[in-house]
Amino acid sequence: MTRNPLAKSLGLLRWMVESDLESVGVRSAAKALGLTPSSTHRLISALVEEGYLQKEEGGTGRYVLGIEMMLMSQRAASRWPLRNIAMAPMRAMTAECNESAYLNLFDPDRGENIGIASVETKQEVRYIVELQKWKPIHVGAAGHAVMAFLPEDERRRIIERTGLAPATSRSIVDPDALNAALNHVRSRGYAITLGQRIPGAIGIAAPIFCSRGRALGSVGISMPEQRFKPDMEDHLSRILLRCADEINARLGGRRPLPQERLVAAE
Amino acid sequence: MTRNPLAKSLGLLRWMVESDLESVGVRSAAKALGLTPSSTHRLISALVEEGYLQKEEGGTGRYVLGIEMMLMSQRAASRWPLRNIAMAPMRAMTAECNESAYLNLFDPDRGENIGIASVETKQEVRYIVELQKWKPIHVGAAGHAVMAFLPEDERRRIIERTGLAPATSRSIVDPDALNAALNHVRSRGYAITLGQRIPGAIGIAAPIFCSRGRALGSVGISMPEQRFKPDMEDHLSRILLRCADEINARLGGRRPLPQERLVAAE
DNA sequence: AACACGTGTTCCGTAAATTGGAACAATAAC
DNA sequence: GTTATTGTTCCAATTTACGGAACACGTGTT
Repeated sequence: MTRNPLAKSLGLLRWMVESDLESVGVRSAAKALGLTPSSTHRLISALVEEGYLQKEEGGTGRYVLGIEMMLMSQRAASRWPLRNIAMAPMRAMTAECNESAYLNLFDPDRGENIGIASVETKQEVRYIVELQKWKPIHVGAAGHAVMAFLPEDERRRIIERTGLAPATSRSIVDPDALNAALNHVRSRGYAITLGQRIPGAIGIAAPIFCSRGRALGSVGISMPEQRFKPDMEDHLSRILLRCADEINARLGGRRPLPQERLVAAE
Repeated sequence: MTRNPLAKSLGLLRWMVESDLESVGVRSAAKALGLTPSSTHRLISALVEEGYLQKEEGGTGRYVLGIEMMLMSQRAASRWPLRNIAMAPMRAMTAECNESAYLNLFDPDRGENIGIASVETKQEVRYIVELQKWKPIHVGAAGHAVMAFLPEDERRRIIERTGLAPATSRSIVDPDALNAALNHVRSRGYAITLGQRIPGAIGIAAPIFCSRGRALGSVGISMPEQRFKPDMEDHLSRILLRCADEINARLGGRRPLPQERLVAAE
């Protein structure tokens, strides 16, 4: 195994953060990361030395996240502009339509979306947004809203990579049909899908852009199918686009012009 | 220069998080961290490869925090037990006495406190708590509350290391006087100081403990000297100790018995 | 236009840290 | 008592990072 120690140590930190364990042992961490116990022990010791990990209280040999990790994380999380900016408009949107709102971020390298924030409605039957989980963008409104504004080659690459594997019986599996749907999304400014990714769930989503007009992610509304009536689309899309516009304005983002050539990631 | 890529990369990340710069350049980061541009460039490239940094949008060669860093930070910050537990009792305390509350954490290695949370009163004249900044513990209530419950040798080491350098004219500079004051704090369960660290500020603080009875930090109240009357101490200390007790109870912490031998860090 | 300056980036021989297998000590399980 | 399993240490072979110098590119100045 010839990976650089940097990737290993950051992988270790990330694994400790993401696993739901209160504390971790050297050998279990080694097994989870595919490392040898001796290497893992040295990595952990180095991280303890820096204060990012510390020995668990009580004389067990196990380790927990340290004070430096907590301080850095708190600061980094609070300085995340997108999330801070998006929360207020999302709360306003949920207050207005009484349905759950969510914010997804697109990672060009993975070609996938990840949920980073949500505001849930208080209705008893509601769509629960799964955060911190990577999701394909070729199915569902949150993905289509982003995919419709990607350059041609990126769109094609995602179609090839996923093979348009369906998530439900309603997922679009034909490339031409998907491209037609995406072009419609692009001209309209938002995507709406019915049970394409999760059976029984309606999704409406609009993209968030950076200053160069690239889609960074999307905000959306999701609700159970029973509560949705076709004549609601007009109202929902209006408040959704207002929410997206506000986020874009405060983020310095810009919706690309219809004929504008879409720009690649970087 | 000791060769330690792990420390360097984490130092780079921390520096990027803590500096208030939107984006950083290779050479400026190198200068700030005392590294050569080539090393810094290699470090940054490796972090970009892992997704913890990314190139800034717009073709400038500069770098910003990446999506992996944001996701990990958000998750790590949200599962910090102490901060989450402490916020509610602190808000209740501020609501009751109408003065600012703060939470400090003690780092045994540094021998210093750092503010990690605060609830500010809405009064026009108020004590503003400086967060994310290391502060000595030999002056001020927040420090005394912790120092009073440290083992004898740790207490002595801090006295030696700081030399009891005064922060104001009211700081205690005599070791015997400090030890007497700390023993009083320990028997009473809370510390109260008048302008020892910041002129014109009154501080009252009580320690937070881990399950082994070690002081992890302290909660406190701070207010301008003009507003404080000696007969308020009784009321303030009661609500402060109730707040600390609640945090300790929910954290699983335990106040050591008076004759109990205090336990070392780690 | 020509120049000087700063930037990010690449190259490469040298020097030093990482690696992983094995063995050790201490604890927990049976 | 015995058996796993844990954290930890050791060491030579390997792999990596190091940093000075040079490159390519853009910007502002002369």
